[in-house]
Amino acid sequence: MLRAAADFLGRRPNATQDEIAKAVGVSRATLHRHFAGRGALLAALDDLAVALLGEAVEAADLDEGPAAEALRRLVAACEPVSPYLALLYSQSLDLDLDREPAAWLEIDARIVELFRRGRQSGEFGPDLTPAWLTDAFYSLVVGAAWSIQAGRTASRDFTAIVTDLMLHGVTPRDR
Amino acid sequence: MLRAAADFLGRRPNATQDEIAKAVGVSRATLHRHFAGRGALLAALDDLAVALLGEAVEAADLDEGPAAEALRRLVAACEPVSPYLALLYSQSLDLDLDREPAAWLEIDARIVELFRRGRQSGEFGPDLTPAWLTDAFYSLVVGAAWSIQAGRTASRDFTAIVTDLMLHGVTPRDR
DNA sequence: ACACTGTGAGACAAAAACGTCTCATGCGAT
DNA sequence: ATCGCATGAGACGTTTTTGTCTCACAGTGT
Repeated sequence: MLRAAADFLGRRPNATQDEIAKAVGVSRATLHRHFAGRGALLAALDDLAVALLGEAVEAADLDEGPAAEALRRLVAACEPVSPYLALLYSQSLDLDLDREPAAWLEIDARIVELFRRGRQSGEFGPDLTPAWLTDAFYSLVVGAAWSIQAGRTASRDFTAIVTDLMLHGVTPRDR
Repeated sequence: MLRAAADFLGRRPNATQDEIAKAVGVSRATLHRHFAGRGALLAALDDLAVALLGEAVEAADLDEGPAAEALRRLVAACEPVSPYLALLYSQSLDLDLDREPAAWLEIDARIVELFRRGRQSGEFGPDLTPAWLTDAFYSLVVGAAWSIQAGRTASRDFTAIVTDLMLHGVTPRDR
């Protein structure tokens, strides 16, 4: 139920409870029986989004092996939770980093650290900051989810398109 | 007035008319005098967003010179309108491409064409589709605007960070 | 057959947001 | 000094959305 709600709200941030209920496939009364109000629903979605993102980050073993491989694992792990990331984005791009839940800041810090260690080891270049790369990562994951949902990209390509773009950009690699 | 409204709504898609009016620096009554209702305000913002994006695309001369240089010009031209792009994104990621205004489809087609000609000329690799690269471009422009607004990135770096990431990714280039 | 649980539908009250209106104020032009 | 215009503030009506409640129904377990 929360998955369907996240999918829908990620695309329709202003949806009413009635619209969300229809999208999820239950009545508004039933939605209310499960979540004590719109605020409770949104809080549950946020919590789930952060929890699932945390699990994805954990599963990706960001500290292991080459940074490029870790990034690829991270992108793959984030594919199933990309609707939740889109939800986090669409509900409020007005993030106040000082007021975010600790779990989110922990996730963010670990991804920043991945880019930092890649840069330090020389695998990644010195020109782009870890903070920007982390934000770019979020943007591309959400953008890829959107592109797939819009039918402009095949869903099987998710991991490759995000990882290849982040690693190499559009310029062809020498072979 | 519309600029401030777009800035605010890009970050707070659910904002009320009262909140928008405060953010813009006028009273709700005055907002109403300028725009006949919430629907009219949102329509005006959408129209302005598409118009400004169209001007940016026009100014970038996407058909001239190397595709990489055209991309750099495009990113630079889009910096001032990135809040509007963020607004288009946040108001409805539920885009129905068949129902978009012709102006938007024209803009989208021209950016897709830039990536297509870059791929065809060999400047850009064959692995990433022009459609995905166009969506990635939108995502990174919005993500960069957000990163800057959040204070995680310096605003003077906007063009460089988006362009460098799209062209080369994080992998260091041989010098 | 009966009891229990969860649900949908719809009615209704409450709250939130929107739209409209009036009045006072400030500013600029004459 | 006066006039016209735009605005803010706040009141008030309207609409939308939310929250609550009741009743009927279906499914499941005993």
